[in-house]
Amino acid sequence: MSNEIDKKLEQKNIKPTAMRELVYEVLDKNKKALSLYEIEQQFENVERSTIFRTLKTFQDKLLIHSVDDGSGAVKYALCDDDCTCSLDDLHYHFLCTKCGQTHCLKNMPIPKVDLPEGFNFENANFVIKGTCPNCQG
Amino acid sequence: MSNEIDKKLEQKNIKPTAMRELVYEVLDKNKKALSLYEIEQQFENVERSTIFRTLKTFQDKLLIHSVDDGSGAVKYALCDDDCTCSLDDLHYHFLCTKCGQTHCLKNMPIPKVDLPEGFNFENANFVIKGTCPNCQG
DNA sequence: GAATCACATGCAACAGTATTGCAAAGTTAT
DNA sequence: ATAACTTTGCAATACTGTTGCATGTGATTC
Ligand SMILES: [Mn+2]
Ligand SMILES: [Mn+2]
Ligand SMILES: [Zn+2]
Ligand SMILES: [Zn+2]
Repeated sequence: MSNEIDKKLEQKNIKPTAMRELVYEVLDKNKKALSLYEIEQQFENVERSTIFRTLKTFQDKLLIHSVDDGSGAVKYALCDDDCTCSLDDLHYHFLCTKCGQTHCLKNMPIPKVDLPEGFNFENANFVIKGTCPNCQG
Repeated sequence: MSNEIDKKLEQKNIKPTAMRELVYEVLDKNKKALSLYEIEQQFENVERSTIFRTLKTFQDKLLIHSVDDGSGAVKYALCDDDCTCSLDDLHYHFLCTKCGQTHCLKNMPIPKVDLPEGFNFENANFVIKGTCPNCQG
């Protein structure tokens, strides 16, 4: 049926199941990062823990990445096809303080940062807050 | 008694109380950002909610700022004397993945970022993760 | 095809952090 | 001293994330 989606899942070594197809679909059609709760809301009767574990699988297999935008809930977004979740794939994220939506700014890679002596860079989470295009007065 | 501390509090229009002096002292002597729980641990019998409200007051009065470093708990650190918690005072933060300590990199102001059309910069939270000077193998 | 196995799901319970209502205690003003 | 206001302590709750365990489902082996 949803052969497109199954292909995406299998590309990342994820066995396609009904649940996984559904969660993938939600992440794909919303073009922003979504929290566990927000994903749950888009279904009628789907178990939170199942979605949770689905997201965990997706993240382990590098199909999605997560952002902690400071809103209280971690949000998840699809990676690009060629993403390996390495340092080169890190990008800015934007949290709109009006509508609460979180956007991946995938074309804005985060820059190298010169740290003080003794600090070693491994990873980064750069979140910018403000108003998004939909919320301009 | 702790006239030094009282002065700091009064400078920011915070009425000095015993609790507030104690919480200030903990934040001052630890040179890093601390979570509510970490602060609580440094006392014998102090109410979490009281510390919580103390931190809220401190933050409202611009005596401290908070960092969401993705560790699960928000952390708090003293501002510099001349800090007004405006854009110019924003700085990078560093979370050590080994010891879990969070450092203010106060001499590293976060740069202006060119956002795509329609996005409006209001605030930012830039967290770098890695190993800190104390944890180098 | 039946037995076996690995994995996925559903349900319920729990953990960690943050937050609030309310009454008691303390402080300041009249 | 009384009243008004603020701070604190205690208990309860909300919210997000996480896990144990039983059940279901589909693939594999015999
Ligand atoms: Mn992203
Ligand atoms: Mn800081
Ligand atoms: Zn918005
Ligand atoms: Zn460290």
